[in-house]
Amino acid sequence: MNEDVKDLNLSVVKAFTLLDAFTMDKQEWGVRELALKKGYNKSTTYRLLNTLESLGVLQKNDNDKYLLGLKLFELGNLVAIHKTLRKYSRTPLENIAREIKETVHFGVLDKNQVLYLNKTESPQGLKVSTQIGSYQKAYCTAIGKVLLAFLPEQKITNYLKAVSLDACTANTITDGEALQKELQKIRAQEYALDMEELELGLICIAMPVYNNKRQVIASISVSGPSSRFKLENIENYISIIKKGAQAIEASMH
Amino acid sequence: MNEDVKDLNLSVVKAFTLLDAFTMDKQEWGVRELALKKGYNKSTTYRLLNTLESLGVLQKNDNDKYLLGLKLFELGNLVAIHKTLRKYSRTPLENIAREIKETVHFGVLDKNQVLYLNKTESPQGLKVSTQIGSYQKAYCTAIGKVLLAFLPEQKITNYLKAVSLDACTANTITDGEALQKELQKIRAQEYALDMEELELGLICIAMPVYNNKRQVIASISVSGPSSRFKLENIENYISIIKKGAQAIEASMH
DNA sequence: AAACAGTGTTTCATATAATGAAACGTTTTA
DNA sequence: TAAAACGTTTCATTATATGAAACACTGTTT
Repeated sequence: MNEDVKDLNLSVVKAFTLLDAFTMDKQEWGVRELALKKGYNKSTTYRLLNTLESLGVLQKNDNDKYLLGLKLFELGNLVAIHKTLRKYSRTPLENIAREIKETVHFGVLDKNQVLYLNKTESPQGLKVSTQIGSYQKAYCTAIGKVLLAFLPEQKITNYLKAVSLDACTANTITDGEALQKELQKIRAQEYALDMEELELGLICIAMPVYNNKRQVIASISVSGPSSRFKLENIENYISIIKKGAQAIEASMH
Repeated sequence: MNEDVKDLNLSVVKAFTLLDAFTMDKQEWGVRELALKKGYNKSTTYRLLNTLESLGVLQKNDNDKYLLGLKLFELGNLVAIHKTLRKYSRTPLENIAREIKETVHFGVLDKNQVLYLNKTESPQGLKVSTQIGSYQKAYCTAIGKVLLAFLPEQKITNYLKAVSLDACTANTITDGEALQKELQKIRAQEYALDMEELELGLICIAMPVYNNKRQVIASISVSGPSSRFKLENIENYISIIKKGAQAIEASMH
């Protein structure tokens, strides 16, 4: 909305603002409700949606409601950045999931958040389910803490300045200095734990993935309910995840 | 450009027209070259690209060139339609690829073309490689012919009216009546062959995937070089593909 | 060292094209 | 039957996208 007054094309901004309303939780929108939600005029909204539909960016449901269209699927699959990472992470993630039988995630840091690039879901009924392409807070997830830990010091400082460490549960680290200490520990042990810091009952363990210059470029995490996730298994989990990380690293060299 | 004069928002149309220039073959664009390519004014192009960048739809390279951005990755992963199909096709496709050791594709019909929703690549060096989310002609691919064959008769007629059957190789079926006969044969035998009709040296075999109303909603194909693809194996391939198709069907019920 | 060709970027007067209140035509609900 | 919801169209208004030209910068060529 209130951008840097950078001479942007307002129609295009509006169009993508409308698209942002389409989420996992609300996949369909009618003209009026979307106009109301975004505070745009009915006519404007109608014409923008109409335009987006004619481009294949949206498509109409049976109910005359709009849905995200296949043009976005097409464009999304062309996004070059991280594409290689996604491709090479697939098999290793599946191997980890097969051994540990919990949901495995693969992500990178983008705009101070964790961006999930890939996943393999646990075969069990009770499991974590995250949307590929979605973002999550970095400071209270195992995967995010790994990615933060191996950032250059200046960038960690910037992160702490930019982000407010809100509590998600009673376990969330909400103090900057405490987080710094935690990151230091993670660098030393080369893995991170999330002990119900994002969500009660949810425990994760994450490890870094390196490029050939030994920079951390991504992270793998395993997530499961606290009822199944016993601390005595951690050593075992670590060696399995490590193997997966190395497989990804090898395929990129 | 010359749409149905449907009162579209031209800026939005232009924005997506610019995005269409980003393909697998050309992933980066500068302002001037893109303006030239699309016939837009430099300033207009500059501002549109700028707008798209500020939205995360594009991002800048080191060279000041633009690349498709993560916003599109995010949106692409939210496209609901066919998402279920993609999810449930993954494991069966991998099983087929493991047994046959050739590239396996999974697609649907969209706008008179085959839309590739998923794939598993052959482990062998010489292999077919298709872009997920990309489109291909239906009439000269095995997967496309299966999808056409099980369309309602009226829709087949419409297809033949709308599409011109251009020859891709000497084997391409370019005659409407001949294609009708071919589709009839495919319906009877429940599989389609592409005997180098799209590309010389490339042979494919495809079979339908049904929903619980016994309508064909998607198709699986196996593609390989004619040097490896022997006709005496077809019976074997068919039973393997069939098993995969049934696995997908079962998981959707 | 100077001129040149290539970028991306900014300016500003102009006219095009997006805008929104209101009216319209359907369908769904009361 | 009325009312309320929806998507859609109209049309005068003015806000906003436009493009030629100038600008700033970079790397290359003379």
